[in-house]
Amino acid sequence: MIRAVKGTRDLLPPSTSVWNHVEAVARQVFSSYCYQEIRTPIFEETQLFARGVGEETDIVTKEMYTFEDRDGSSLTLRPENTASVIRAFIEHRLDQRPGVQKLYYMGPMFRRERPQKGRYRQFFQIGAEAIGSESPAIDAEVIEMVLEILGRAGLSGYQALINSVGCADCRPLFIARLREELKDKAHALCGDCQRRAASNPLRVLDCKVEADQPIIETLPSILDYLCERCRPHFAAVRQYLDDRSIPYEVKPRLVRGLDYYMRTTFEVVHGSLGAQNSVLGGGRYDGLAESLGSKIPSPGIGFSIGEDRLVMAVEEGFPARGPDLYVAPLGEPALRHAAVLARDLRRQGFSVEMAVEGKLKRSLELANKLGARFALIVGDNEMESGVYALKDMASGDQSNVNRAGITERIGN
RNA sequence: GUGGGUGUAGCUCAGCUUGGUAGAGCGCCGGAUUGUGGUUCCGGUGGCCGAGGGUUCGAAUCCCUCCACCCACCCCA
Repeated sequence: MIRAVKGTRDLLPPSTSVWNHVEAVARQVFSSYCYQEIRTPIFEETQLFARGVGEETDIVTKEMYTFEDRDGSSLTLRPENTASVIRAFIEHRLDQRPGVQKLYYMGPMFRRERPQKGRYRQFFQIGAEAIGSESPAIDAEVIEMVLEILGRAGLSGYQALINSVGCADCRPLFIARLREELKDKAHALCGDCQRRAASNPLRVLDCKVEADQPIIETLPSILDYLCERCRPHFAAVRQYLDDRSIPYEVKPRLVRGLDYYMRTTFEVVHGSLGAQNSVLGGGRYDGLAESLGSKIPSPGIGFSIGEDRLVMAVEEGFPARGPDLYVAPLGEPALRHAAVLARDLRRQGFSVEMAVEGKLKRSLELANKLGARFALIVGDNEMESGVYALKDMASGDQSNVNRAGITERIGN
């Protein structure tokens, strides 16, 4: 048997209705914030991600699906979409368009990791980028917007975490300080942290090992090292969030794994997701455009929702919806009559299923299993009189209604 | 890349310790009901027991190898 390849999966009904719901909500919210959709290619030149995401990141060093094209060029399935969006922004001179460029996207990304709960090799992200301003007001608006999506998608019980990771001026100073502290303290930490202390000291701050926490508490906070530009920026973001009464927690130890993040970073976590508890991550990336070859500075901020994870968290308790009406014709003449009737009702916007074979008993059985709200019986009597038997499947009540009566009853 | 867990019917699982050639519930199909679903009752469909090898008169069960899936680490959405 041929199966879906490791880390990929088929999304089947009824789950796909949840996916559609999440995507529809996102599009509505994006639209209300005047974000417009951008669709970039699924694969790009490998260099784009190597330079955009960061040569030393895990994504680039061990997780990319990279292959050689027939002409020898190196291509890569996108592991994330921000680099592509910035590439398109530069390529098409979107900086020449008026105002902040507000773009959103949704679609599959690819990373070759070991799959586990909430992690797949092909996974889906819904994201947005606001490019062209470094105003903290944009940061707050972006965070507000993404929380709006989560709420309207039906997610509750989540926690928003924010932080500032500084900029090219202040972060190096902090990292230097951190390295110094770790020289004395690293030996008491877990094995992973000892390794991180050398390779990526910021990661030590994010360690989840319980025994390490007392020591990690004593390490310096990046917030104490923010420079004269970053500190007021972060304060303003917080002020704007407070103005909106948006609940969040400042987590100075929140670090992100992609090189391009600077200043504001944020994340939303949810309890029902297993070890991969992050539903979305995002942040500011003011230097990214330049590092991808833009001659003009194009500061930006964006986020990406892990759609697989959001769907997982929202799916339970999502109501299954059956057809509005199940039409059960009795015999061939009735079927022809019922088919026209079904078409007209569908044109009116109702979801209508019609039995194309089988006895009445069987049809009602199916109407019940499919969760139809009403069943309509169309037989010789009904065709002759124009009065149909309409059955409320929940109560079992059956009434005789004419053609207009059908619309009226199922329309409520 | 590393560690742990699990593989038996479409699904959830029992059986494995103490080898004797497969079970339950749910689902699906049909009947009780010639134009009336849900509850109930009756019947039926359905599995080379993950794959290969070994031990044995005999293996779902014991041993070995492999594979797949899941969870976790790393890291991230």
